[in-house]
Amino acid sequence: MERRKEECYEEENLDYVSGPEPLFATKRKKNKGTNTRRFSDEQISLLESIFEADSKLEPRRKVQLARELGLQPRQVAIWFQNRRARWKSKQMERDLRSLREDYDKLACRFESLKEEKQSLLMQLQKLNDLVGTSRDGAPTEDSLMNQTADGSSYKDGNCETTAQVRLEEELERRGVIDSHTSTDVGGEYGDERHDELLKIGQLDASATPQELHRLDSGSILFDPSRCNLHWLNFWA
DNA sequence: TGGGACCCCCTAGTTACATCA
DNA sequence: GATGATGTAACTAGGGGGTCC
Repeated sequence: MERRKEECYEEENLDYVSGPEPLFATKRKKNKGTNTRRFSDEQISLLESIFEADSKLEPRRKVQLARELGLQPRQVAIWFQNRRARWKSKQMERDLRSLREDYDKLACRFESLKEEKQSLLMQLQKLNDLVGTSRDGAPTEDSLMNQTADGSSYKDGNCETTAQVRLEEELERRGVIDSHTSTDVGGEYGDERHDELLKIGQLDASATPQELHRLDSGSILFDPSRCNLHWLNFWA
């Protein structure tokens, strides 16, 4: 390690800060008895205004500023070093506060999504119960699927579309589904609905935000326009 | 052209002192 | 007046980049 001028001064127990125009005491022991003097308001004010414009000093500017302030260039350099350290410390506090706020918002959002998920699961359970109880007396989905409009039964399920409509009508009559959202009869999303429902079944209340986001980001589960009868068919 | 010496500057952490509640 | 907390000028250690020989 190279020896700096300051170290040479320190070995002689001299205050290297003291130059041709010493501001403070000229000679002193290292640290012990340091003549620590706060800079004046005018000095601080000028230093602050320059720091605001640029947190680092050109060597020439440093000498010029030191002359203006009646300080040693090293004092100006040290002030800027300390000022940068203070700024960084404050900045870290600000960043920490900002991150904490973001975290709180996310945690809040997570809780609300968790509640929404629970609510949806309860709705699903109700739908399942309704479909299940319809087997006791009321026409079941199977029976609806196997009946024609005039009451005769389908032997081989060839009239699937008609049966589908009738099932929708039956569920609509019970207030289970909204007819405006049950237009997708083609089975386009059948497989993915099934997958999504399987996912729902696998997730519990301890699901992580990432897991919820994975489901949500597909825009399938919570998209009302795609909430159709096939969605129910796979659950039943 | 590589390398050592020197200088200057930086950051991060520490020390000593002044100030204030 | 004593004392602990806080702010800050000055310091140390370690490292990087530039220049000179």
